[in-house]
Amino acid sequence: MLDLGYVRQNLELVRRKLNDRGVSGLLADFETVDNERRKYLVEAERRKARRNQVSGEIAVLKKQGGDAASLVAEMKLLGAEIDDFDREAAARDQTLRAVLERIPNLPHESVPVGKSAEENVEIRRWGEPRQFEFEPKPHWELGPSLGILDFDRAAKIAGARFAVYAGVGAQLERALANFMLDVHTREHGYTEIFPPFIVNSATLFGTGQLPKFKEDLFKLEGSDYWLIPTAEVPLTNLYAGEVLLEESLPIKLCAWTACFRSEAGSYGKDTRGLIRQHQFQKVELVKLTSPESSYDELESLTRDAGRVLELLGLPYRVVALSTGDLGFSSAKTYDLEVWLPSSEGYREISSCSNCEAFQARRANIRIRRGKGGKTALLHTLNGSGVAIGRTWLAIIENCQESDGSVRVPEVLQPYLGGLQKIIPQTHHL
RNA sequence: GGAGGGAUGGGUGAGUGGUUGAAACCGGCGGUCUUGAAAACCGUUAGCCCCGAAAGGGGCUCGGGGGUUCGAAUCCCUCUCCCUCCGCCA
Repeated sequence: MLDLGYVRQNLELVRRKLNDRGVSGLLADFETVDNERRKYLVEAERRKARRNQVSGEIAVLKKQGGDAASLVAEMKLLGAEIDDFDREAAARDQTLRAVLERIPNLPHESVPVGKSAEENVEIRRWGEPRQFEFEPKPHWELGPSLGILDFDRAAKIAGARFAVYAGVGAQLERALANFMLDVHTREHGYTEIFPPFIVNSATLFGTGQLPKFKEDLFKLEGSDYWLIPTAEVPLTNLYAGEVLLEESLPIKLCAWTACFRSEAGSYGKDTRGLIRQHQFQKVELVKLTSPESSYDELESLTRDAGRVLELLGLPYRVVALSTGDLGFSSAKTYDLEVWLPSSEGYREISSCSNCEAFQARRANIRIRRGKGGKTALLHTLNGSGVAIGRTWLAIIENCQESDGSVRVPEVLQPYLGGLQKIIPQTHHL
């Protein structure tokens, strides 16, 4: 959420920046409503001041045994006026809030201006896509033929966009989770958290998923419980409503969770394989930082995520999202894209964002700064470190051999009991 | 699921209709003292919103929402969360 005062004072700048994001019209009657709101507020507050003053006089009068009847009568009338003005002001206030809550974050000045993902800018590459001396298979063929992945039975018990991992397939999923958590906690200094996978709507408001994107979420019937679409939601909101000491920053958290997304509106997109699922697992990185350091922290967070892919030997590139491709809460985002032979291209496997104070304002997360002890909003960042399902399939595809087996990256072997090669499984799947 | 008890500022915790935005203590900050520190003592210390160029003034906020009243931290309704006991349960 943007600051009301900031929007008021920088209306044209805000409009222009939103326009860069492809958003327009949201602030059409902002000025009118804002002025009306203040007009009614002033009228109400002037009368409240009078009422407070007279209430004191009534108290004194009564204590002295005097007659306050005429004053009480006057206050009764005044009270009715206050109600009227309060109602008018509140209506405008609600309108403004509704607008503010739905305005996306403003892009940072370093974000490339563009309409869509087409205008994202490649920042760097790591690794060389492998040249296959045979026709590589996509993971949705390799997985089932190895007996480690089953979409048909998943569809039977749940539906489309679900997967069942079996045997070494299930173990690989678990190995990746442990491996990634170990890298981030032991090498990068993140604190491991295991949060609830279910949160309430206030929490989803805090990180910006609500109220605008509820159709992307799964809601539990008859409750205010929602399945988390990413661990960013519980992790960032861990400190909602709190005032933290500035010395305690940066706070660096990581968590392995399942993530649940309705994927409404993605019909026909990535229907094959593991790329787009209703449930997937992810290790998430979240940082709470001072406003001054958040862009440095974004760089290191992006490197922390990339390190996972480098250790696994998976070629990837980093792209800076253009203004038109930015997520709702983000001021700047780097995507990590891993090389996938089945796509003959790079596909998103991590998204690292600096949300500046956008989420902190919604969730009311502050720090106490300096000696005077003034509070200020901190900055929040998040990034996948990284998506496990997509890593799973990237390994299957990139490390496949001509005989249909898959070479296990060295760093993962200790997590798989020393397994070096995945060969067709003989269990019942 | 049943019965009861709670929620107050950065923290602990007083306060049951009228100068209480809130005692006291702890913590923080500034100062006195000290070579320095500690101790002691003195002072200071909530957030948001509105008017104003500023100085300053005003409003709102005691878990959330609604109500009673001239006036609510205090009374009523409701929701949420926490605690205790009983029941059930991985």
